[in-house]
Amino acid sequence: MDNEPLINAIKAVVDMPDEDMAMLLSCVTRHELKKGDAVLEVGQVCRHFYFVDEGYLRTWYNKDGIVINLNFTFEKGFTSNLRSFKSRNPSEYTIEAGEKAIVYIFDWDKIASQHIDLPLMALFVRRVAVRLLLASEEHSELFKIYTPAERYHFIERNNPRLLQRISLSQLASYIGVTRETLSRIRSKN
Amino acid sequence: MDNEPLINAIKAVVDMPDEDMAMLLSCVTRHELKKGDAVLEVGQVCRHFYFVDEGYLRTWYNKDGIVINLNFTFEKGFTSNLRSFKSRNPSEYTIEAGEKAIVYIFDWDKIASQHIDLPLMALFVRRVAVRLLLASEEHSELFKIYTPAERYHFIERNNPRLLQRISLSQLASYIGVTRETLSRIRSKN
DNA sequence: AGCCGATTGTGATTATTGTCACAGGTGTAC
DNA sequence: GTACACCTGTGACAATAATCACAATCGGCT
Repeated sequence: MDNEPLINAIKAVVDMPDEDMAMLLSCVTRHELKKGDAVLEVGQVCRHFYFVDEGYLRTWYNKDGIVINLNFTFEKGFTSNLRSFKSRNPSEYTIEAGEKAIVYIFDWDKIASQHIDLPLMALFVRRVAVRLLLASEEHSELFKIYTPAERYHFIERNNPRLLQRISLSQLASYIGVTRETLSRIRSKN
Repeated sequence: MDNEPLINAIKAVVDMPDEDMAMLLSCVTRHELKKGDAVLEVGQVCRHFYFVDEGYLRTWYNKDGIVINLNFTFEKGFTSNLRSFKSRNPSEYTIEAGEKAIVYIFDWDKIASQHIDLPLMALFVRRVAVRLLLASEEHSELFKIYTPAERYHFIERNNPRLLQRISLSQLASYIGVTRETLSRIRSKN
């Protein structure tokens, strides 16, 4: 595998020796996705987590036929559906490529059954999980605390990459407004 | 300590032998709180997590002089500010007794420094943390997916205890509306 | 019971956001 | 280039929620 970015990202979470790294990598597969290809579909139980090497993954929810975006994960980021994984219930979300993408898929069950006795492996999995949950909590606080316009300006300041990479229409549901409202928020400079 | 409820709650998370339990309890202190007494104040770094034995804890945020309630934790529940704890940044939230309360405070640093080598202790801490984050995520989905009226009815069905214990005024900001709007939602039976 | 403060309900008005409709712009495939 | 699909901006109007004001109710407390 040509997987330098993956190895560096793993080491940034837990700096493990080559031996452990090799075992971890044996539970990972590389996938090239076209826009719209899903790594997790509604109704499936989530058994993996995902690392984005190129492109981005979009997590979305279908509410009465309307798409609501819950998350965008860009290069060097991890994502998953932890709730589905933990509860073993079917996912209510789809996770798919928002554009042409290269992702690495970690097989959680395989890691658990083969290597969870390795302390660094357990630590890695735990840290990724906590990161995902803290990131999710952060996004959710946008909704609990801020108005739509405040949410947009918060993203402008703290996550401008989103504005560069995601179309206004996609961003609107992530912020929790219609695309028209977001367009008007934006036009008031 | 007269701490049966505490011990039972711990065992419900991880059923540990008496030895481990004794070590864990050595990191816990019991506190009787009056309404309004805080266990975590804005500006402090969170170094504890809290178990509610009687009464309830309320987590709130001050936005331009307006109080926004983010969480209510009742009997047999755990709470904390995980973000502040993980990042070692000052808390933006206050956690205080919403009524006369008895809470047990877990000293996270003490557990980490003295007992984290015990697998069951590490497991306990991890499970509590994941529970808190999943609960927070669940609350946030209310905001991402539902309208104010739908949020109220969701709570009616899934968390009616809130409606019995929390005043309308306190509940309003938790649901993300003014107290007037919540009153009107409610009056439409 | 009667008082007092806190909480809740409700009307009138304003502000915000959603819905619908359509025009213009951009990029890609043929 | 042309056609077409997709995205963005904007106006008109409707729906929803916030704000302000005040009346009614509820809950301790003496």
